[in-house]
Amino acid sequence: MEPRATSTPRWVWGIFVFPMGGIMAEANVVPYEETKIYRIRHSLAHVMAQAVLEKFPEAKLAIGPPVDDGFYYDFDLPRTLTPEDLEEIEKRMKEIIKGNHEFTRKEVSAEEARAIFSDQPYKLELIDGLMEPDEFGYYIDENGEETKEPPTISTYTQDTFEDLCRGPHVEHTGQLPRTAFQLDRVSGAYWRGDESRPMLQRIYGLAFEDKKDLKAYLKQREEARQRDHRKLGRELEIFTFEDEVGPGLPLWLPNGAVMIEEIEKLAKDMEDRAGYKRVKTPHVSKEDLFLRSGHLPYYEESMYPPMELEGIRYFVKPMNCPMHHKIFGSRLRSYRELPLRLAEYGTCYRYEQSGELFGLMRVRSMQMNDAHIYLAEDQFEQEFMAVIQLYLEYFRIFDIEQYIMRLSTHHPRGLGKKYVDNPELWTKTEAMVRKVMQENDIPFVEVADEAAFYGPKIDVQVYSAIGREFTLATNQVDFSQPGSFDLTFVNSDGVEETPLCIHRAPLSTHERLIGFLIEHYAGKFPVWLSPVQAIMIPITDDHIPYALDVATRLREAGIRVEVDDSSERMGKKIRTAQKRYIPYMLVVGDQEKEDGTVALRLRSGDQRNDTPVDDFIAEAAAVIAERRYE
RNA sequence: GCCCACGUAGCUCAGUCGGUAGAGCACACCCUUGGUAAGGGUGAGGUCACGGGUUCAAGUCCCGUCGUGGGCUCCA
Repeated sequence: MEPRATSTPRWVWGIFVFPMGGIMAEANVVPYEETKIYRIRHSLAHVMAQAVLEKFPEAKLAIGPPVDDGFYYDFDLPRTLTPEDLEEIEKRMKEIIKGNHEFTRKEVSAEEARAIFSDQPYKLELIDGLMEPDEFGYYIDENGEETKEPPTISTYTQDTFEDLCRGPHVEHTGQLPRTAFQLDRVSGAYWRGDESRPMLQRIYGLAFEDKKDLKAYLKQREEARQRDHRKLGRELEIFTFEDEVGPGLPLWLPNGAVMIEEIEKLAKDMEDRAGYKRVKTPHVSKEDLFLRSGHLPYYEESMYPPMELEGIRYFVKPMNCPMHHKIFGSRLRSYRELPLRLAEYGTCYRYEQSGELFGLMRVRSMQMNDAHIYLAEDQFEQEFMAVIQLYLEYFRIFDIEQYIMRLSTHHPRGLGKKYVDNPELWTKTEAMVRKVMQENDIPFVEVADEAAFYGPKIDVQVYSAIGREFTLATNQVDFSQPGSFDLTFVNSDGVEETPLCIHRAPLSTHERLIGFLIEHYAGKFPVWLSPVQAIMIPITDDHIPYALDVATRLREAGIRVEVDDSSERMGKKIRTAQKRYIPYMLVVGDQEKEDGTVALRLRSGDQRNDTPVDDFIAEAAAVIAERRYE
């Protein structure tokens, strides 16, 4: 088997997760907050803040927590930081560390804290958050996290620097590794993550327990960049972006189109077996549809603006659901038809903010592996699980082992804004999903304030090569739209009932899935998904006719094959094919021509000479048909 | 959208103090007909992202626009 994306365990939201039987599970280990590396990173953030404050005495400090690979601290500074500033700050940090300054903790009252930080407006705001719960009963701690318990206010001091902080820290700066950290980059970040608040400057530092861990991390990061789908996508001619077309609007090249077609074939196979029916719907519709669906009130900022013709406003669809709802409602439905599963690879358009675009992973035009399942409430558990099982089957096919299922719930503060205003149904449907997941032993993490506007969902979170987190697949409950669309079915008592709806997209969008797969397989796709599956490499021009002959037989067997008839020598042809990660290289010369064989070279470098053409075809066809990874 | 950085040939990148552009790969043609990761030669290819400005002179300095990237916000 070829090497693929490494499956290293990692910290996510304070829990330690790792691949286990295809599912990320919570390990029985100490929480991040209690580890040595957490204290080191947290303490380094304080040391950095001291260095920054010495350099800019008028600096206003925000927050500075540890993260996955180090720490950051946000500052309001009189001017923009330069790379030279970072070097200087890092140098000063090393001096501070050498001083062996003790970290001392002090519990203080709110009044004392306000006095200590009287010239630090952000700290004063944090103290307010620690003291007084908001309207929903949450206190906000100094890392911006919500908590129900009123926290104890404490400060930590090292050398000349005192910071509002609950800790923990190392005992003294001498315990900080001077050679295992480095300031990494500076970026902008809104105060409190709120785009209406001031933009601060965030300095990120990398930090590990010792130097070799830092070096290993930097090396791994460099290797990850080699796997970046934006780089490989260009080199392997899968997609392109063109300025005149527009940002976030990918053009699929022939190789990418092959992959799309193979994925759709897979989806169709799976959905046929799972009882889905395929539908097709238009890309645009009248405004009325999206008013009724709730997209215009809740989602308009992500939609392309309307176009008006003959006094009627039309929108390009950001989701397929309203169209599918209209199909459900196009005639009277019986309970005998449920669950009714309508599937479509629908093309949607979302006006994502320009800064949010990211290669293929975040685009403005997308083809979704969408389906809407209409069902009675008592069918919910079974159907929701069937969808989860479908996900797991897909992940098995794609060798996806590193992911997290996330139950995304609403937050009371978003009711009537981000979320449909019906607290009872939120609570009820969230409990339903939680119960299904627990009863079926599917590990998940629960995160508030991440739901869709119409209901809770299970999101499957994955990571791009450079470590950015994305929702790949999603399985959503909708308790709102069926009612808005007056969707009903006649139950066994002859009474009309409103169905529930499940929105599901296990294969995400073509864009995000292929972007992810490029990185996941590092360009070495399974044979069935490879744009070119085999390449004929004639040793001299004399062997081209035989190569063409073999290619024809492969093509008749459904294998995508090319013939390299360039005037290069064989070594060069192999090198070129190797760089394209073509699974099968078939070298043919006098020997093979005479025997009716090929010299088979795999992209792993494995070599199988004298393979009869029929044997190769039989084997390759089986690998392709079974979608095996070889 | 916001903060910061970047934009030179299809790709990866040089280009000094401001003096009107270079390499490798890829591509085309010719020679070479070779047994498992780069054969040789010749050639074509650039309004230095776009638009202004400063200057005798701008790839180089300044401003704006567009695009890309690192983040923030947001998300399939």
